[in-house]
Amino acid sequence: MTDHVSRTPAPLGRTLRHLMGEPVWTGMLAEAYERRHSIGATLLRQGEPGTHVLALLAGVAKVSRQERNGDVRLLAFRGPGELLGEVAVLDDGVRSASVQAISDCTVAVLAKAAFLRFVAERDLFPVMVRYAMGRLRESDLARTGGDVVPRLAAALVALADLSAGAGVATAGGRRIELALTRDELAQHLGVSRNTVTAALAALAAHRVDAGRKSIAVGDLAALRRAAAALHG
Amino acid sequence: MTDHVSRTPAPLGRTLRHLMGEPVWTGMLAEAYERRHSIGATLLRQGEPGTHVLALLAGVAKVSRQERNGDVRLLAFRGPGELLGEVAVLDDGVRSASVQAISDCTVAVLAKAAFLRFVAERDLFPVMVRYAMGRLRESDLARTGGDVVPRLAAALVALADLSAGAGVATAGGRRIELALTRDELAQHLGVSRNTVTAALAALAAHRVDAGRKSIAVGDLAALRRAAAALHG
DNA sequence: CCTCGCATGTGACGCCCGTCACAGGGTTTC
DNA sequence: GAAACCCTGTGACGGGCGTCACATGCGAGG
Repeated sequence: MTDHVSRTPAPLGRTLRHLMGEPVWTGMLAEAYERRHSIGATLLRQGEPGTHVLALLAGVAKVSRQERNGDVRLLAFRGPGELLGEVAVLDDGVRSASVQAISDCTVAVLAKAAFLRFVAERDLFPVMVRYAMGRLRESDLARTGGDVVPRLAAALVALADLSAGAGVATAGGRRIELALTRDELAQHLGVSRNTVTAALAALAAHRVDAGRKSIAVGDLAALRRAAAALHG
Repeated sequence: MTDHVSRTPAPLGRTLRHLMGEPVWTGMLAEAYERRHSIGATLLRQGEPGTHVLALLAGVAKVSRQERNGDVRLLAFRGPGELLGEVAVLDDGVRSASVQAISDCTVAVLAKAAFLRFVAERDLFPVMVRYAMGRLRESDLARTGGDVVPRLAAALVALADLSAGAGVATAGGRRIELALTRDELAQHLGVSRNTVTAALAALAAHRVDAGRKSIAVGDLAALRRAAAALHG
């Protein structure tokens, strides 16, 4: 997969209401330029310095991290309206994880200086703190360790939510095009590829059909119910 | 264990240099009052509103969370110089976890309003953001899932570091008094009590000796080496 | 069109670990 | 001081899941 990128230096013609729940960001995006990445492209690379922030305008991306072991862990998925790479920018560190597009993505690129200036000028640090605290809360919640099937179901629900509006409608559900192998789902759940295969087979009863480069969810409500076994 | 508490309304006669790495906090603590909790006491209770922040001056505490399932997960340990309960205060939510003293603790209590006023007056939001980003980084790192023995070793190293200076010296190491059952260690690692017993037996070869209410680490360097198997 | 590579399905085997069970010893409570 | 409770160690048993292995089939590139 080549990192095909097309640039659109003109200001964005789009509001971004739900970015961190603050309409304020729309103004900031006027200072950014838009960039498109095709599926599979690398948006942020682990180990590089935090020179800029990305606002994900459209598409879904995966956040993964390579350990010194060599093995890879898939930490999270991100969808439209979310900020990417803000950690390294806000604490002057290097990127602790890589971000790759698992569907075609549109991002707004904000240089570190511009981002920090904007945050300072508009007194957005309290907003950033609230945002960070929310992330901490969900990060604690993410550390579950139960059966594989409900965890996989929860992951698929999350992906479906992030992809809301995208994909093509099917009988009673939607099919989403996502570049996610069984291996990557396995890395996300902390299990083996084999187990994911089995779990997906089990979820077929809940009208989940995972193809090679796409996932179809026939009955999202049923899937949510299957995932609900997680936190009781 | 009764929540025996003795109050010391007088200002603290102690600096707190390492709290979040900022000497600035010393001033804030002048507005706080000091409180002592005996081992086992509950400092913060899950579900209550975030009315105040605690600065942990001395001692070690455990952060645990009860799921709707009923089962308990031990999320983290905190030591001297760390802030407790800042999440609920900064995002106006309820406490998402409980905090209990696993050794005798001294904390400084800061009312929410005073804390927020202080943060605003001294422009500490950037500091809080950096702090939150650091927490996010380590939170991602915490999600390992390898063998039990190195994970237990890492947990014990963390506890030893938090207890630095406390405990009584033994031959080549230190013995720390900590109210931690095998069950709780198991909840922390996401395994069963049985497995913890086996792992502790395995670590006895590395001069770890866990008693009923204390843990002795004979050779911290060796333990660090055992824990190093985690991230390669 | 053919070939190579990669992702996937499927099975066998084995081990780690969860669960259940019981015994012993320390701690608390009356 | 005695009893009840909790924490702990230890063993047996079973199952879920990792690992290894191989067959298949889609896709990419020549």
